[in-house]
Amino acid sequence: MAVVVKERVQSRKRSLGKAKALQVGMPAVDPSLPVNQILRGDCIEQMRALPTASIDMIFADPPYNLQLGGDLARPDGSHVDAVTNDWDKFDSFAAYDAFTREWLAEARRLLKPDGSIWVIGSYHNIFRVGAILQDMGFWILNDIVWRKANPMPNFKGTRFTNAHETLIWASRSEKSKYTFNYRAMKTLNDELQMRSDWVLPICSGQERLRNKRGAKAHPTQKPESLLYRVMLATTNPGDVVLDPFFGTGTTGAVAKRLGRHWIGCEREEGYIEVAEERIEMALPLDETALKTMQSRKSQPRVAFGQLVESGWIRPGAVLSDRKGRYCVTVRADGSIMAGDDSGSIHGIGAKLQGAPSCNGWTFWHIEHEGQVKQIDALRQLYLLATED
Amino acid sequence: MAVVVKERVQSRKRSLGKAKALQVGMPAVDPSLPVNQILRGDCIEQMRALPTASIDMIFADPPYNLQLGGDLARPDGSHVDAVTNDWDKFDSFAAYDAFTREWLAEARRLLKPDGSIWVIGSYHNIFRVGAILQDMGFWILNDIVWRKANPMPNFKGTRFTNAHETLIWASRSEKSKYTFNYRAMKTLNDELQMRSDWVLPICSGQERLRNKRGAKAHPTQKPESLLYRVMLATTNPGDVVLDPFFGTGTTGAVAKRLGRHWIGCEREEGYIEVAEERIEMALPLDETALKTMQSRKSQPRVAFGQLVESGWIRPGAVLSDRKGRYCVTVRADGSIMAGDDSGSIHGIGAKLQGAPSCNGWTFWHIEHEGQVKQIDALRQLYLLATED
DNA sequence: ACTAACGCTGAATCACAGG
DNA sequence: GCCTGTGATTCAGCGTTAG
Repeated sequence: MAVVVKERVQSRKRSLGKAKALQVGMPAVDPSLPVNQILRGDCIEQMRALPTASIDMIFADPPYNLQLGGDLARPDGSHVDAVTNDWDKFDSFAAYDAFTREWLAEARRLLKPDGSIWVIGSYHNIFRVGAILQDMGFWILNDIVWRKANPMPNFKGTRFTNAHETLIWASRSEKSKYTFNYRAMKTLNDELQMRSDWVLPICSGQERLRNKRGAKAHPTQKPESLLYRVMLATTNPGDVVLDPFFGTGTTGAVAKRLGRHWIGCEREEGYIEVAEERIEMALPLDETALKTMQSRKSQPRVAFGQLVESGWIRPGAVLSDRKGRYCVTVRADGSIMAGDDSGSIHGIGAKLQGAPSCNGWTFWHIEHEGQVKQIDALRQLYLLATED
Repeated sequence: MAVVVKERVQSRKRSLGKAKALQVGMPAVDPSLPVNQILRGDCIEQMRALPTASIDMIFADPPYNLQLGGDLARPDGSHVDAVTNDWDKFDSFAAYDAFTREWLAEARRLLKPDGSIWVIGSYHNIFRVGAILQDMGFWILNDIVWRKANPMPNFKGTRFTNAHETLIWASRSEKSKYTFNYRAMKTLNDELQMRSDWVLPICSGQERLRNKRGAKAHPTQKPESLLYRVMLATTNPGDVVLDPFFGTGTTGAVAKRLGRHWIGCEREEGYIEVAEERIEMALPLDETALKTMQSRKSQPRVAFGQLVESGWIRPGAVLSDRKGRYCVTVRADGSIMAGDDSGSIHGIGAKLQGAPSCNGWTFWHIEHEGQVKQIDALRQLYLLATED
């Protein structure tokens, strides 16, 4: 194993010291995991050395197998700096597929049963990756389009401007209870559901890492905003995120900021140096800023009967639906009565409407302080009053 | 062969009479082609009866293999009318792949050497289609994202809203000198290169074909605007366009309007009837119609969360109103926190003032480069920095 | 006649804990 | 495993009805 244990512990302590969020109420991380480190060498070998079912989320930005032709020049004659690195060269689709199956097999072994994986790519490779993911039993949850706000134009005018890349988000299996922070995403998008198309600028300006000569440190550095949204949406603080193609460490930098643990694999020493310095500089958010909007699902449950027994709703009170079509009476045990029929706020609501189900909390209304309100509003007041 | 020659000739004459574009300077069409007709029956059998290397462009909207679970209800209890047709049922990915290879093999035989093919799909099938296209020697030119202006929401809040579909555009081979009307696309897009992401509304309202009972005639009818752009971009007037999964004939209707020949394959008699009547009614293009099809440039909407994830506003930053009466803290998901209360910039602004609503963009201020500014000013800067 | 409110719907792999 | 009860969850556009 390529990991020096002393380094690992130091690294983890340092990270914990800065990211307070990791100290309180976080699930324990498998102590044998080399967390918050870059594992040097081939990602498949490095992954083989990690324990099974130990990773919460994998973000992978594999080689795209671009198959570029000759040099490309802009209309003004200047040269386009293309991806010509050796790591992007494969002999055939079959060779690329074999490589993909190999690293995905290890990824699958490392994921916890409820874990999920993200893979980003372009039309050169993403169809192969997607089909292989499905063949291996991963369950695709969404394909996400990163719509680039400022893509490179098509200089020759021979095709449509290639203005997007595709991300696939898949759980380990169809049965996985994957993490999706629905409320956080909705909040991030001004109270509208987050869609499958994301408009984000490419990585440029200050954010783009450069060497001393001003050349870009990595040809395909991803913007932090992209990783930020991915991680905020599909991980929790304290989770372990693995990036098998770490490059200059965008995944690590964002994980540190967001209070997630990270592990990166990278074989090019030049990238590793840049990544380590970069992540060292990254500042973790404090616990308050890290908090996100929680979905109602995770709030403590309140039974309707509690409102009755604690006096917020009086037995005998009358509930009605929004339009006053149905009226029911509240009984002492928290059941409601409609004619001869009685049952829960949900069951009776469903029965009266002839619907398969009904959320009684939002269906039924009551007069409270001169106003007709959803009984859900009283539940909120009850929660506020009984908190702590 | 399922074609009655007399019908074919009549049909073609009628079409030529209406579409003037076909009369002048058009290349001759293979006279053995059953042009401007619907071929009844299984598309693979019908395609086998057509001559090799006779088709300029193929547009295919194959079954997506959706694999839906049980019933789905909206939050208001109403039922979602899903695609449950037999034609979308496959036993396995392998069965779907075999079907795909079979129809694509015929498609490939029919295409002229410089011809191209479009296939539309969703994440359920498009990765398999793309990989098979590559394996068969097609050469992918672009993947195009149809960003739906008005997609169906994710009712249960379990994933990102599935707001797009993907089209693959591929030439018959790497060497093909395919058709791409660069100028037409640039004009259609207000003198900017046409990008690989297209914002178009789904097919609804008057355009959506319905039976006498008001039910939709086809569960997955595509908008004409989509076919319009596809055909305008990658065919010339007088070209022959084949659609192996013709359905209610959107491809035929748009081809007729744009002065292209068309051939459709369809096995469901119900769809054929609707399609024939529809295409009969379609009028070759006049200028007014053209105008309404032009790209509607949508206002870029910026969510407060975008400023946070892209680093314009740091989580933990403090916002205040103009007079400094209220102070709030920004959290990682773009929500803001005032004491124990948290919510959107608009909601919290309204709540603190006791107002029914509040424009958070102009209400909240932040210090930026030594000055206190409305956060709306940062939004303007963000827009400037990220605009195309 | 004009506006507001309401109803309907679209290629969707759409819950989960507890017994 | 299955079954049952609780209760969480929607956006834009079009057409019709109410005011």
